[in-house]
Amino acid sequence: MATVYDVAEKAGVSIATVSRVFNNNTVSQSAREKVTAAARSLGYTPNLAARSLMTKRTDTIGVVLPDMHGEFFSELVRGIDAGARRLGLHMLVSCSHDELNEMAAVLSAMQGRVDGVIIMSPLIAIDALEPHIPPPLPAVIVNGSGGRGLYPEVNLDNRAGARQMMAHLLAEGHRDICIVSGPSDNLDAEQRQLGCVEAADHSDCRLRTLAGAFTEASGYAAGVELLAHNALPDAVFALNDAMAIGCLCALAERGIAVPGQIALAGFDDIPLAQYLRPSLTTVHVPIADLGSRSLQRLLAILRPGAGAATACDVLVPELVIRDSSRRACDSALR
Amino acid sequence: MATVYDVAEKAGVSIATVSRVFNNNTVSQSAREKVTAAARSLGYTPNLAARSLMTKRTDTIGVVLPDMHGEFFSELVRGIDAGARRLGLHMLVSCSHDELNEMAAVLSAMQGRVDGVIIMSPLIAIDALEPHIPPPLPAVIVNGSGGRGLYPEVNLDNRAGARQMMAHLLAEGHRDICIVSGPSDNLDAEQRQLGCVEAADHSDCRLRTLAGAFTEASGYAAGVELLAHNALPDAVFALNDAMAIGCLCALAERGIAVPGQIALAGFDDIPLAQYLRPSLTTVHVPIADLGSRSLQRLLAILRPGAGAATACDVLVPELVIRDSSRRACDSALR
DNA sequence: AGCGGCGATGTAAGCGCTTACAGTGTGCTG
DNA sequence: CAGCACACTGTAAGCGCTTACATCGCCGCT
Repeated sequence: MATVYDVAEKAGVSIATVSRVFNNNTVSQSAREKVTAAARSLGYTPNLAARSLMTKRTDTIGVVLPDMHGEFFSELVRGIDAGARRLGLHMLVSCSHDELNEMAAVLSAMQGRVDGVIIMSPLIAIDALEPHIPPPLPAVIVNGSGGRGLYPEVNLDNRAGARQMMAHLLAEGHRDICIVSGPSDNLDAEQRQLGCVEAADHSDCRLRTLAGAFTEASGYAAGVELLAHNALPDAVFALNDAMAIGCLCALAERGIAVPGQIALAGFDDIPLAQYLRPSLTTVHVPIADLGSRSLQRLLAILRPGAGAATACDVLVPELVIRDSSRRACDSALR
Repeated sequence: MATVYDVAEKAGVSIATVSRVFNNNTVSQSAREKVTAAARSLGYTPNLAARSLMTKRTDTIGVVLPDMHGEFFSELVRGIDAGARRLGLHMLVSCSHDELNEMAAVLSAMQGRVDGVIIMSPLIAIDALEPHIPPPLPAVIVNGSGGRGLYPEVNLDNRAGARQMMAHLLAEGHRDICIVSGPSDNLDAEQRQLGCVEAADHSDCRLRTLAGAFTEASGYAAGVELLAHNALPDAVFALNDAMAIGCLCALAERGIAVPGQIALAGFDDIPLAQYLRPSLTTVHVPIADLGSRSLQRLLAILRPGAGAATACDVLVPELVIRDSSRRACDSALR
């Protein structure tokens, strides 16, 4: 690998001039040209380790994710990446951390490799996590409700989303609603469930819960269990779309008409929700926005004054009403 | 930030000893303990930039991806990450590069930040890309058919997968088959289509093609177009599952029974393919394997002799027959 | 007692870069 | 024509680390 010395020698200048060329500092036009030519002919690229040893910057941000189901994960990363690339930042990604110790290990391994981190941890309570974030490391927490305020957070208002959906189901006349819950330790799931309970408490509605795990398979299992009972509910609200799909499958297998006999709703609005038969009523979660927003927050720490910090860091999801929850007579179905 | 000097002073040893403790070299038990204690009390973490300046290693591998649809992307990354973490490697991810220049820029920016890269580029022909990979950078190419052999490749045998599906459809008695193709510049799509054509050529089957773009929406559009013609085909083979879902939606809307009136097949076997009604016949693509396999290949370059290079770097997908392609009378459907 | 060998430690060089500081030449002004 | 500002360039220090090499005891051996 060529170094500044090689380039300097070939261009007939000093290493300082070479460095200056690559850092857009004041250099005469002729020197700049000589250096550029020499660098190209030698295939020179600045050694970034050496550079960040001097500058104390890495121009890299870390992204720490749990092991997630596809759609969500990739959308979030896409949202972050889009912003990062525009700013010339790199993205160090680490996933599959359901566990506190592993998370702490990842975080300390990122130390010195990144200028800051974006942490998403729906399974681990933030107040437990915070002590494990190395103090000098700027961090933003995505969708991890309720830290001690040590780190900025960007949250999705899961509760509001769930309440909206419940309001919709109630408005459609459903009074016996069954929730398919998420994993017990998942914060999103918890919030969504809370929203449901709140909404139900303010109504004359009966609310039951079936255990789920945010997977298609668990939704299917919940659907099967539902059918084992005598009395079907009016509506099923699966706390994410994957489970709604699994549940729909179970219902369809037994010939239960959706929404004819039973209404169904999901949460997330994954791309294909609208292509299901019946199309799935759900709550739209702007995942990529969550990513780009958290990057903005992080940048506000890293480059103070480079732009106002976003005022709002709670994103409110939006109800998307499709066929699966409509009153039976409303639309032409199959 | 504490440095080796701080730790050395506090522990009453030299910086070399401190360094040796952190690199598992020969150090007396007592010295090790003193250093560890001092390091902990100072919150010392080795500066990785300085380390890699000396060692010429970054313990990081780069992953360069196109802008992809969710499932595939995250699965691949998961496959890579799983292996990387076991080996103590980090993962620098960059996505959204449909374009050669941008890709070249990303690659050169990764130079010096990573020990090697895994490149996935279904849109860009590898022989066009190869000159843009900085020569000293070890690279493995995933699923980019036909480079000049400069870089190891890990490929998915898309052609074989498509042939298998065609054989299945023919065996089911379908003689008028319609393909919904992928984006015209996508190499996976190209290979899949090629497999179809090959299979059709060896049969008495009529093959038509409808343009698609690997998205649900394009599948839906293809379905609508299909219905605009008088003669429906016996079977529709969408070259990925997302399009199959879109197409299924269009068919269902018009009351066309699948597989009763028309058989349907996809490609990829995304998780929810089995939860559709009818469950979707498709070709299972082991995406995560593709990721971990490519990591293995890369490691074989980076740490020669650390383990035998995998013999085979072509993964053959597997036909998964479900309801959507069965003969109408075969199974109990709705 | 003296010596080779060995394990633990220290010293110092240097990885490739940025940047403070000093130096050089140019074109002004007084 | 001296002197000075100014734009450019070079010299050299040092970022925090690893590691070759030298050093130093210490053990067991002859």
